[in-house]
Amino acid sequence: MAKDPEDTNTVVVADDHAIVRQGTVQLLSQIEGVEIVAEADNGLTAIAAVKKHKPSLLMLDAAMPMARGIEVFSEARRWSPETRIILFTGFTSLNLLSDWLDAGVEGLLLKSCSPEEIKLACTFVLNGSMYVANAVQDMLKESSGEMALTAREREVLSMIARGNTNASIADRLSISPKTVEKHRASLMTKLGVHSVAELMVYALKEGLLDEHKQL
Amino acid sequence: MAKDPEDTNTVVVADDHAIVRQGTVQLLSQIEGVEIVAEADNGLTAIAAVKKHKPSLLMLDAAMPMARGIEVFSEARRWSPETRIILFTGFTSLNLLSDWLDAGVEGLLLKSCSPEEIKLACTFVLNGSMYVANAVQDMLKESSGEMALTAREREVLSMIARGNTNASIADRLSISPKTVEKHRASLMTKLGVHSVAELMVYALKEGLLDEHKQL
DNA sequence: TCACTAATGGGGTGTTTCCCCCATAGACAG
DNA sequence: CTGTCTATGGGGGAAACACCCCATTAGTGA
Repeated sequence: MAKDPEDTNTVVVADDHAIVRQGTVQLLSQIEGVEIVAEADNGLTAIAAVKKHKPSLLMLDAAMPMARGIEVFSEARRWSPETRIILFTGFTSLNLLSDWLDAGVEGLLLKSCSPEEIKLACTFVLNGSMYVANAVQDMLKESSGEMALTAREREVLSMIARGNTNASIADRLSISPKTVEKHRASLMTKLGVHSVAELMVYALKEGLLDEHKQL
Repeated sequence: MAKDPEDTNTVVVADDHAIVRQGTVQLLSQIEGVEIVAEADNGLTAIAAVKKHKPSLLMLDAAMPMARGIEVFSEARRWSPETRIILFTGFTSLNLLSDWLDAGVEGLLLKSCSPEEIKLACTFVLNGSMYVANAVQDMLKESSGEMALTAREREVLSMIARGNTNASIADRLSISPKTVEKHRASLMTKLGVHSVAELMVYALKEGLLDEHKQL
């Protein structure tokens, strides 16, 4: 829990874009009782800052050098479980956003949110509530229960993206090439495409590939 | 030309992220003689603002809704040729950046640039110089003269990404399937990949596809 | 002019994918 | 306990692709 219920709320702002940090810091400072105790411009310093300050709130950008957002997230949780975390991302892929919700962030904001909504979200989260940006809620409602790839399908997808053939994927997963073929077919059906090229375009846009996702 | 050489420099800030706009406005206001005359949160209002104010400087984000950066750029040039334009982007693909330089922007800044560099760049550009972020200059130096796809290759690449087969590409371009095959081979050789999947991953990351590029 | 490259076109061969058909075992929900 | 879903496996055939060889034309720059 945050140190003093109504007194000071300490905040760490992590974003690799100085201009965004500046805007965020300025904005959050307007909330009463908020004190920015540290800023971080990459994943590692973000983790270090959380470890050191154990802030009430971590304002976290998903895409940072040195350590990806998800790594910062789990390290922050580990070293400071009391710290509430708002993900503040410019990436609007539904898959990524639901992944973050599943991961258990207390807040989910888009870079395109209005300053008012950002302040509101911080207030909410600092008071123990959860806040998901309206835009995100709308997106989730719209396409709820569309596809949802299985774990195996994602695995195959990422190996396809690395240039593996069905045969070599089958080899590495120790399954039959026929099964790989089946997974590939399911992927294309689910995503509504008919070629590897389209498959990749869709997968990359939607952040379905671990290595490229802004998580 | 800007209205008064040493007097006031009018600036329009275009970025769909309110937090970035806020940070930018605050930063630029610190430069003496700078007056922010308008902000825009999408491409169309950006164009309208330039048309109306004919500012000394347009601070332009590449990725905006309604009209892409390149469209805003050309419209701005058309309606206010005197306006100097700084591209301020979070996208760091070399291909995109050189495209912008070719297009003729007066300044090229990354979102990750320090506030100091951003101020410096604005001052330079407002004084009639050109400014390219150090980070970008380094990137350009590093990989100067690497690949460079031909126009035809790009064309074929984008059709592959849309799911076209060699045959249908040949049809649309009115060339032989064999020639398409040759272009495809050249693409893969140049990009150092061996499958359509890798080709797409590379192409999308590098912004080689018109439809997906953040230009 | 000579060399280089882009763009065009082709032959041939083997690999890979795409799309049908089919089945079984386990898990989980109603 | 009876579906449904996931993951597994397979046959077969048509289409597409990858990779090797080759050549001609036009344009560019040394």
